[in-house]
Amino acid sequence: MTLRLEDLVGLEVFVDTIRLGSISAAAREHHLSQPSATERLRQLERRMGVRLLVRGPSGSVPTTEGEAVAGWAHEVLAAVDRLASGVVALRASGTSGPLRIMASLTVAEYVLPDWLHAHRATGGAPVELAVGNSVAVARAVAEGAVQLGFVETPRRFPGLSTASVGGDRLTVVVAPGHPWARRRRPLTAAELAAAPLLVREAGSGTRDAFEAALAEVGFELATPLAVLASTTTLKAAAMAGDGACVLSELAVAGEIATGRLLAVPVADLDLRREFRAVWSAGGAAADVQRFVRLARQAGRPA
Amino acid sequence: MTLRLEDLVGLEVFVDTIRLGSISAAAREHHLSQPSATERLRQLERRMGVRLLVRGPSGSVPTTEGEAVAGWAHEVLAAVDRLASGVVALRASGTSGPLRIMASLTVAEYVLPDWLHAHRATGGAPVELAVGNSVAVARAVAEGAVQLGFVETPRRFPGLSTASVGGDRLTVVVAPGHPWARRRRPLTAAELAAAPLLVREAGSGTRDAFEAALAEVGFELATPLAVLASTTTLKAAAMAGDGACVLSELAVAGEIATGRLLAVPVADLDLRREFRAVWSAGGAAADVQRFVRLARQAGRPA
DNA sequence: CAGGGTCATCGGCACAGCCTATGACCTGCA
DNA sequence: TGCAGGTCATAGGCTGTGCCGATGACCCTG
Repeated sequence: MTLRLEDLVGLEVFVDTIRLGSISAAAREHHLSQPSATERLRQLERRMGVRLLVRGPSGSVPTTEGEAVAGWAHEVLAAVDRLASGVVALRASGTSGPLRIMASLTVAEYVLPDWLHAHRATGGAPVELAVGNSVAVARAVAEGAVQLGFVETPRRFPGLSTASVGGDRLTVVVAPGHPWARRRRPLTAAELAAAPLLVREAGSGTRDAFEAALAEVGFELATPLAVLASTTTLKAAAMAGDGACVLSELAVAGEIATGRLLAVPVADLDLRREFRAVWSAGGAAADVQRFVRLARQAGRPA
Repeated sequence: MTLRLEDLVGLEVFVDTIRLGSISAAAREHHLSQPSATERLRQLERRMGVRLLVRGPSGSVPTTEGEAVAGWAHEVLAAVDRLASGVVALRASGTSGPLRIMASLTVAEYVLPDWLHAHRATGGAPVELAVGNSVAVARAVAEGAVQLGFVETPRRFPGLSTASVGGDRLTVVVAPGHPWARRRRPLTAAELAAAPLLVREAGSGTRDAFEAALAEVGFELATPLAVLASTTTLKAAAMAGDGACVLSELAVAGEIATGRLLAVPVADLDLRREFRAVWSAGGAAADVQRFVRLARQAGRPA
């Protein structure tokens, strides 16, 4: 029996209980009655089979197990926050979206939620977000359907102003057990092109960028080991040891940090990729400028 | 109105619907009736205010917005998985825990869930986990209360065998707006020691390690800017621009990758820290050896 | 010893969410 | 053309979860 997301109602109450020091206070924070909060916590403990809090007449403090759970819970809630930021922006808020943005999928998935969060936190106007590939983004900006776009193509677009807002680097990753994990020398482009890899479907931004980098030095992608539909599926396959795959470093930073995946250096291939903001050359409204500035600031110097 | 965790019931059904191509299939996977699954998805769309799926007579496929949401959802579910792995191990499964492990908090929080996941995935026996600081871990191992421990101290323990299982590096991180973000030269230990920092409470493994590293070169920590109870609180404060803090790179890898936090190099201070497995010198049972091997393998070469 | 804080317990109620049954629609095959 | 097997949507009815309010026990402080 494994723990599902629906068993985790009450996780927010739990971390807030720790933060505030009492169940009652957390209940108030969540617009719940105190008995309800107590009940949620009881449920949580029952489903986990772990005592999380020691309840005293002057508040509640976590057990040591509770502290560990709280740590993991914070990660969950942070992920939920990013999802929520994205969704709020994605929501078709009627037709009155004061700032309409469109972004390519990699940007939307990995960096935009943080920008949106920062934007809202600093009192920015509501944002309406759409998603599409780089070509669609450029067209939407050109047509005025959106005021600001984010693309992951080096290509220039006539009639549009652009600014670099950071970027990423594609990395070759393998599971710790993979032969490449023990290599001493970096891979060459030739080896990489010849190897069967786990890749996204053709047309995906990440795959396009990878093929372009290979083409730059005169190579072509070999027959893939498998073609998978999503970044996450790819990661899972790689971690299961099924093979090597090429993904944005943003997608695998956590896995690399903890050693679930290993990055294999590549010698003679430039896998950096730039993210660019694009807007109508006619001039940018104040809030567009503001958002671009925010994104540029957050984009690491790389 | 922001999205809460309790609104996300149905997120698993959603990603499985995409994976399997139909709502019915996802419903079967989750032991739900098809109408219930449909209802959960409707709820999800209603609460998000976004159309996620296009339903057809031969299955359902995500909209472009749905793909973005699915990406964020995968991150959430991955975090839930790590929490679940940890909790399963934490669960007091009676007294019959075949393999009893105790770990310090940093290890338990950031790397152990992955090891547990790998352990279970490769058919390992059930694990019972306890948490405590390094001293408590060593004592528990020495007393035979647990068979295997993980500590984050360089100290040696008489009568116990140890093995390195990777490690981490403490890093100084600041928000992008912080003065240190614009520095060209690395910080010196003197500067770092003199600056008011955001730190954990005394006794925390991370703070101890930091103070030890400073002491190594003859410095002492200045009066802290604030003392906060948890890693996450610390990160939040740093991201809000309240100041600089010192944390495990494992805790901030994601934030650094996306630019929410910047790592400030430090010149003359060795902030590496080793994680060690410890077990009774009398000899390790087969499953203890197995787990240590797994952890060593997953630990990155650093 | 009162007052303000904690948490636990009980009883009652409402509604959320589940299931079964059915129907509409499309596709593929005979 | 018609049947079979798949999709999803809708309706109706029931169960049980999860909420609240009230109350009580307990502890600390003044």
